Amino acid sequence: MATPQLTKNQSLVMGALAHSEGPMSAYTILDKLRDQGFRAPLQVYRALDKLLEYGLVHRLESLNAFVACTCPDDHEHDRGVTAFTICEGCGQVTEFHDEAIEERLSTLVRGQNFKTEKTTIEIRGHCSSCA
Amino acid sequence: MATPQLTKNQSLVMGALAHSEGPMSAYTILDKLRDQGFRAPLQVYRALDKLLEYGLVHRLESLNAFVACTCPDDHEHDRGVTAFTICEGCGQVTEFHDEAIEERLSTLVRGQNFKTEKTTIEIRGHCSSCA
DNA sequence: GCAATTGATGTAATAACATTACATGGCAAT
DNA sequence: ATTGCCATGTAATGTTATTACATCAATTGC
Repeated sequence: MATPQLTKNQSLVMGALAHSEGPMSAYTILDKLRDQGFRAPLQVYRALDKLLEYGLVHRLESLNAFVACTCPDDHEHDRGVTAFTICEGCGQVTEFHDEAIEERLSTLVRGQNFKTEKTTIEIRGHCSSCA
Repeated sequence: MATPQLTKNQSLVMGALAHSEGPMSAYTILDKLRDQGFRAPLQVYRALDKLLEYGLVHRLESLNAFVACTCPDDHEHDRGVTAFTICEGCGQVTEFHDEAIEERLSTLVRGQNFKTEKTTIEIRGHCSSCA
């Protein structure tokens, strides 16, 4: 699916995430956008739902937080599995992709006759600066 | 670390999870244990913290829920990465381990000079029965 | 024996994250 | 102009997790 033009709220949330150093919770985003007229969590969650759907944003399950996708290229075709390292020290999040892992997981779940819809890979630890 | 004798609350929580079909949220566990004297979430969370530490229980980040570990053998030595398939249809959770993925992830994060402490792999989708 | 320490527990309150329900407004297609 | 669709606004509520503080029991060292 081609990414459609973002609505006002979607653009504001996308902008907040894109300019952020690291991940933000929905409520942190809400606070950042109070000055632009945001009043309720739902405004943020609705925008996030769409941005997730378009692949412009990722949800970090282990943090209950969201980050802008850092893929340089287009988000339109399926990017396969996305994985993250998350530093407990500085909060830095690094997104990466790997075909080998993708294929290995694919093989393993096929053995269960399991049909994958979404894969979460999150590695918590310490980055080189915070070791 | 050897698993110590479980306390009363830890045993009750462990029992609830072990006898459950699938994952349970902390509050669901609380409700199950009201008759045994549980009154507050903290009683559950404290027990879960210890059970997670001992490796007897896993936390499913994408569900905010907990499952008993299904490894048949001892939990005492490091089991490496644990991964799960989670069926959206029936809620069934299957735990699995794979050395190849472990090694590949290890290689990838070493390239970032990242020191892994905990790895989360959760695959949401549909199991063979619910496809 | 007995203070000091440690770890488990109990209770209440609150914080943090997410959704449901319902009403409104804009805009395109017919 | 009516209909349908989608984005939005607002309030209330539901769900998950933590902080703060008090108590109790077992152990250790003196």
